[in-house]
Amino acid sequence: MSGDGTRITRGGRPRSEQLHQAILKAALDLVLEVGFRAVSIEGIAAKTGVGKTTIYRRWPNKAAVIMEAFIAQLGPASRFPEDERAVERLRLQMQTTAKAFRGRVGALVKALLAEAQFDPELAKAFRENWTLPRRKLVFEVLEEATQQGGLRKDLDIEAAIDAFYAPIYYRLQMGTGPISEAYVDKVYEQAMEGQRQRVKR
Amino acid sequence: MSGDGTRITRGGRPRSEQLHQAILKAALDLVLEVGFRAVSIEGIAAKTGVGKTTIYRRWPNKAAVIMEAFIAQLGPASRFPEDERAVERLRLQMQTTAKAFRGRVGALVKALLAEAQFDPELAKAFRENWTLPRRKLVFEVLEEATQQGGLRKDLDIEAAIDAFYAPIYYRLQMGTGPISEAYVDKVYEQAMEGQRQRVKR
DNA sequence: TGTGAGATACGCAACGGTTCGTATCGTTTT
DNA sequence: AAAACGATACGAACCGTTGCGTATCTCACA
Repeated sequence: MSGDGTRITRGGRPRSEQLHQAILKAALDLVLEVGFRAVSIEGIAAKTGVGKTTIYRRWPNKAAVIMEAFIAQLGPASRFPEDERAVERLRLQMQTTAKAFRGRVGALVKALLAEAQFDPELAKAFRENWTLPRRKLVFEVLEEATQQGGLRKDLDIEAAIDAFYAPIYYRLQMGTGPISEAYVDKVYEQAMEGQRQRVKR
Repeated sequence: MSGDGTRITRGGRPRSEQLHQAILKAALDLVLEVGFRAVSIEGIAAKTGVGKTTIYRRWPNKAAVIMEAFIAQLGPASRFPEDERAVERLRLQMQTTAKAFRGRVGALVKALLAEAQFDPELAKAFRENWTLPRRKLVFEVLEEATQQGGLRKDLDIEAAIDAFYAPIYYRLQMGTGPISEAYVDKVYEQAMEGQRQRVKR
């Protein structure tokens, strides 16, 4: 998504890493100030105090700038909290995500995910840098939970991941209710019922 | 959302209802042809063969036009299929929604829901005309299912609705997998487990 | 170990193009 | 008489690009 972070320098003045960071920070601040839509390359340039040429040299459009800023802010996908029970780690991670969604990250995910519906490049970047890494972690924790027992043998992990996380994204976008701790626990609980080994019926 | 469908005519030439419909049709066709983003008021005007003033006189922006066109096309929220078992009606309705999501309606919902993230007016219109009416129907069917027995006594209906439908919306937007019949049945099944009366544990 | 040439980034300004939403015509319909 | 209609012009905003002169760095070569 970045313009060309790995480009080869064959002499000449190198691009300023400091500027790079300053642009990303300004972009992110702007989004949170005025909303994604109202942000323009010109605005980012003005806020950073650079010429917009400098920005266009590195990114193709504003979505790319903001996407990179978003990812850079995240750092590596946050590790799951410690707990020897895999399912409890999952629950805690759901709460962590929910808490993030109540703040800045929520606003950013909301905007980027929406924008991604209109921009295949952005959608790809979002999926690869946000969605898939996080799904992978959940996948692993669910695999471990399976080994620890209690979950059904024929577990459909992909569908299970959706059951745990889709409601959180749903509320983020629909605004049908708050993403409260109580709600997340409720989601966890009912999704977990769907994955348990059946006693009998 | 409409410009002023209920405005009072105090003499003068009345607005043409025929034009109104023609504009809505052209708007919807355009969205499906070129995508929401690429649609402009000018484009709708050109396709309809009217001046764009005529459109601006009735709607504030393109999102409003398309939203009204979308709603008009839907007609009243489709009734649930017949079946004496409430939970089976729910499952069938989920499949109906999924089928719609695989086609034109899916493309429209996806675009409108995304656009709504940037436009509070549009979000309100979407919630009131799409989301809430449909949630209400699910609410009622779940209430009936509760009376028919088998579901837990302390059922959280709002959370339950999310469990059944959020994964479908999730896949619509994330593209992590198809909204196939098998998937929907899987979602139904695991969500239903979360709502069942517990036998014991 | 210098040093100078070449390459590239930088800020700035200006450009043509597009789209938006508004305003202003004269005309048509009720 | 009043309001809708089509047509057209308009200013504003933003886009993405270009040209300019300057700044900064690398590399080749002495």
